[in-house]
Amino acid sequence: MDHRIPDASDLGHLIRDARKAQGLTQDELAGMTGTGRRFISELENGKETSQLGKVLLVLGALGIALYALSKWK
Amino acid sequence: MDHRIPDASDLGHLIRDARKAQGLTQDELAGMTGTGRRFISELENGKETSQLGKVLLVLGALGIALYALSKWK
DNA sequence: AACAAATGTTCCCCATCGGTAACAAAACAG
DNA sequence: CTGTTTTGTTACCGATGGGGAACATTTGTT
Repeated sequence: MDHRIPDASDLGHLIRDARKAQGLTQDELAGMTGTGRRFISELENGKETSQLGKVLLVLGALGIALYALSKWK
Repeated sequence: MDHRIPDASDLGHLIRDARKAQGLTQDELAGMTGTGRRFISELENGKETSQLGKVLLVLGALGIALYALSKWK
């Protein structure tokens, strides 16, 4: 299924749902992505200042692909 | 058109292309999003540590919608 | 080639990210 | 209800994001 991501909290919810659907704890996801449990917790709660690269790492680890829809290219 | 965004540099290229297609300078885009020209420059060049919220602001200003494609929900 | 505009890059510097660890509060299982 | 697991939150702290401004470099125009 695909979800529009207008802001950080939408992404957070999506990540939380995907993680739970795969039976992972925040700790495990943090370990898989070389981040910390705190980062995952804050990300899932919609923190605006999470760093892009780490966010993409987490998405990748969860098998979530990101798409940009633009009229320009 | 839609583009897969596997990492920060892909997003950077996409943003640059969209900005140019709309005839905007980095300075103008920075102004529209309340960021700085330096932020835009680094973002377009694929900086991994750009902050999520500001990135989403820039995408919004350019009329680019983000979608997450997951098998889990 | 010459001038202008746009972008890249550096410096100064304050604010804050995020790792680890510890504790509190929730959510669950039996 | 009780013990356990998971998650939220805080403190500590080294590292760095990013704003503004100045300068260097590239790109574009004529």
